Amino acid sequence: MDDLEIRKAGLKVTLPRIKILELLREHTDRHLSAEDVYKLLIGCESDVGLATVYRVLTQFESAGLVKRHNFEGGQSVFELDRGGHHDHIVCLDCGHVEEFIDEVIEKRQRTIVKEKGFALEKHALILYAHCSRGNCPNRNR
Amino acid sequence: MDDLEIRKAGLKVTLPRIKILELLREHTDRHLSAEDVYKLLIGCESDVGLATVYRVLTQFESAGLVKRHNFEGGQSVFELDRGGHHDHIVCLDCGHVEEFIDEVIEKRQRTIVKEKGFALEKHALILYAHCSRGNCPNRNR
DNA sequence: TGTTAAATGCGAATTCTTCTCGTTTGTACA
DNA sequence: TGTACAAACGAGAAGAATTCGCATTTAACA
Repeated sequence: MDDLEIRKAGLKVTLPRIKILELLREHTDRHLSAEDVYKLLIGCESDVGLATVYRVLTQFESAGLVKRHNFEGGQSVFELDRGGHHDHIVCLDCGHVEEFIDEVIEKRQRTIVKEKGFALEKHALILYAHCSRGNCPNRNR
Repeated sequence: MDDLEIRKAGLKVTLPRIKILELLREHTDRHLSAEDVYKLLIGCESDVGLATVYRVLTQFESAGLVKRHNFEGGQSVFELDRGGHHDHIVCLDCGHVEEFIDEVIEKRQRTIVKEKGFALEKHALILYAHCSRGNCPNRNR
């Protein structure tokens, strides 16, 4: 149940929070922007303000429930954090997101950083590509 | 000379453009935001407007003279494009930027994308780390 | 069920970036 | 070398994404 995760994060279990978590669970193929979440909420009775959406997403991020990514396009997008790091392939046409993790790349990164005398904190690897799904072409995100 | 590159890009050779190109040449250790460029220009007599800085940087980008990156922090940063792709290590403390290119990683990326049935267009790999330069700690960008 | 701190919604404020428009300035060509 | 004209400029308004401030509502827990 959603309640538990929110409670575990030390947050009150409120309708906006439950709804937002629910939405993120339903949309795993395409990461959602705050605006996206807001619009989806409007479309389903719940009357949640945009400021609340931003607030909740940011809190969820701090709590480790969601991850924020800065793909191209200026606005942040969010995805459920189901633990475990992964990188992304993003379709430039339809916004479809595919996850992947590659140990060869991960290892090389650590090596490179160490060689340069840095201490790796985190990384962002995004492959921008064109996917080949039937419903894709031109459905510009 | 700066003039040539600007001219070759099909742009008029104006003072703002010359100055901005000059600045980018002088700051290769740390990518500059439009704001950074604007402030540096103020600090050296030239009276260039912020709008012009954005305009010129965007034009330079289209012309292939500079590259725009979206590191963390919300604002775009720019670097001279000396041809040849590379990825970045960014110091979270001082903003220092180190470039690198790793063929192992490049190759793996192509393989992964192909396996998933995508056509790779471009990618962004940024390693966020802590550097160990003397003047670094806490000089929060 | 009442109290209280936390959360919400709204609109105003910020921040980064782009646009508009009247003025200035390279550039080509006489 | 002067002139005409499109291109470029500066300043401030406008726009997009995000955050803030505050009065009101609500979940939590006694």
